[in-house]
Amino acid sequence: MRKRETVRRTTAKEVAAAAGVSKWTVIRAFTPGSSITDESKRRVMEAAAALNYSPNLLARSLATNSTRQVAVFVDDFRNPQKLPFLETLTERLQAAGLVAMLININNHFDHVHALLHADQRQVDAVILFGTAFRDETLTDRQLGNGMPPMFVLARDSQIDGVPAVVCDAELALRDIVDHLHDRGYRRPGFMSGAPALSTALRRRQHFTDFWAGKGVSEVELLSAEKYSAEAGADSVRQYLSQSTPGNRIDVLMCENDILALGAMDEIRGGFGLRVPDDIAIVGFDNYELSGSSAYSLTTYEQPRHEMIDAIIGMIVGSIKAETMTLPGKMIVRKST
Amino acid sequence: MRKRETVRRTTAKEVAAAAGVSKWTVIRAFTPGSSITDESKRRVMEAAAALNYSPNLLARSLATNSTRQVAVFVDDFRNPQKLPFLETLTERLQAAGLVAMLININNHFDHVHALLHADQRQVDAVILFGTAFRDETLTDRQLGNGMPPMFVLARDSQIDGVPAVVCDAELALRDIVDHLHDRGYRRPGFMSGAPALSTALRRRQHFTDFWAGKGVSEVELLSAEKYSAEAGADSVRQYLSQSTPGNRIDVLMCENDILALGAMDEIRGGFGLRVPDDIAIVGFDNYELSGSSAYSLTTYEQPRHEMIDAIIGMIVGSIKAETMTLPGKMIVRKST
DNA sequence: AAAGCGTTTGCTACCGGGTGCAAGCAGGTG
DNA sequence: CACCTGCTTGCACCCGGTAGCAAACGCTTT
Repeated sequence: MRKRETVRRTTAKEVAAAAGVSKWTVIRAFTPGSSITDESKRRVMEAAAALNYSPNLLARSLATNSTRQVAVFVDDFRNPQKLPFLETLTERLQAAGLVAMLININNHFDHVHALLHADQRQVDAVILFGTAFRDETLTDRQLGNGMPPMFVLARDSQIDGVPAVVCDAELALRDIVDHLHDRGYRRPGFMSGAPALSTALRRRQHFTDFWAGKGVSEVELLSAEKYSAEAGADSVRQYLSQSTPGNRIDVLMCENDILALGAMDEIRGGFGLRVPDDIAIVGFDNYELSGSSAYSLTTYEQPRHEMIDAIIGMIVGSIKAETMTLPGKMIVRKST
Repeated sequence: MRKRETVRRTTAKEVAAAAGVSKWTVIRAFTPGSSITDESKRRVMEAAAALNYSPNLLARSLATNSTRQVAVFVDDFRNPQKLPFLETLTERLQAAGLVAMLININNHFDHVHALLHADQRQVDAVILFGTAFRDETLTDRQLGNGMPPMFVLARDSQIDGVPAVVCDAELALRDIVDHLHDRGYRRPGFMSGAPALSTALRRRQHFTDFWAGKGVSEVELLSAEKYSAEAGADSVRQYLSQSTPGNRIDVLMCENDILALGAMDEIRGGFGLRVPDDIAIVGFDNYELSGSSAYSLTTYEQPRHEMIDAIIGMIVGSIKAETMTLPGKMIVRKST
């Protein structure tokens, strides 16, 4: 790794010498609200501009014990939904004077590693962005001293003292089931991607509960290996090939849009069935392509901006840090 | 912003006190290859484990003048292709002991801002990941003292001393045009998204050049407002509605898959035409859904892993830092 | 037992800023 | 003109590590 020796930045001391003041006066010129005369400030700023000086945030972080860096853990880059979330998240963080450290959680770099690393880098907070972890793992870590405050985004948190910001799943599934019931569907199926995740379980549970509330007690459960279009296609293929036309579900809700798009492809391309006439489809997340005329998928949109504003509010302390559940909105299209 | 005062991390000095040695011995225990007896090391490690100590990377960075942080600039989160690139990039960076600082370049936070910020944070390098910038802007900055080394990923660089890693556009377009010509297409069109970008211009130029080489001098040029499915659809709608069936292009190459998918939707859904029978379509980037049976888009895949390994090699210095052009591969599907 | 040598350990100085206190300085007051 | 008050400025010390030198140590050699 190349060090940056060759291109040393100018320091406050150098600016001080140039401006004929002490380095503390230079620092005061760059610290809003500190006591300094306009004259001194002007001279410092002039010298600073001439020398191209700007404060070293590393040194500042060390001294103030605050880096204004936030680690963002992500583990499922297959879900295109991550991208708009990352966009909004980085934008809002930057607007709040923070910056995101993007950490990829994978087999070589698990949550414990990542958390330790983030801690060593003194981040001000950690956002677990929809990552799949076993709560126990992190609870142990939590007990160690000095871990940075953690927040869970777009997933439930069962960890004590770790708040989450999620889309209201109960409301969402109620809206969805109401809609499907209104449209006359009566033989529902639900495809989940990662049955071990509490968020997944919750969505499925609400789905079956609301159908039960409408007198439909049987919900066909499909499961995909992971969250990808192929996995969704595989799962639906398996179901369709071992069921008879007369006895099939008339609507399939998938845990997210990627599964739904894959499933829809397979239903149409692989089996020659029509959507929504033979089987209707519902997804979750309103991914960009879901609105295209090729799919026109009915789905549910998470309140992205509100969720992200909430989590940043918690981080900067303007919002009391406890789990928040925000309402999203239903997007009805031609697939139902 | 909450400071981390309440949860102070243990320091080397504290561990030293617990282990009955000086703080430098503690540091040596954590510095591979430094001279220390097994016995001292064992005692230090024991004390460190008991106190849950790990070195403060912030302090280390300040002292060594190397943060092992790499700023990654991204400006177009609409392109789903960014996601797999970000995945591979973060994974490889982490494997090399580096970490990514993700910076969103937008109207409120432009390249100059971002570069200044990255510099203040003392990053070891900056990766401009496919961002659209005017070369002049950065050249000016470049002249300021002490800027971190910059590298351009997936886009050309005209800036002096700033190497780029790109997919070989000439090779790609040659392969694509060869393929289309083989298939018998003779009336090609090209849809670009951002005509101001040199990368875009280059692809279009190669496309028309290779057709010219095959005796086809007329290439219809479409342009979309931006890189999105809707923009692709809009662009093709405009073209189709003002052209007569007999006189139309028989194949449309789009600058990337997102445009291609939007265009395909509009061609089929909006105009009732068949792909590839009426108009064939080619994209660029092999985005996940492009392979789905609904689209089955012929496209070209950039050598993502190789590109990222190359840029990281340049950053850590194992590869000589000069612009590299790597070959990708053609993915032929049913849309041609 | 003293000298010689390599390893281990401690120390000073330093990275580039921030904090809180005390000295310096101005202006207003009696 | 001395005195008080309040703002500005300088200073010692600190944040938690790293670098390089010098002292201390253990061991062999003569």
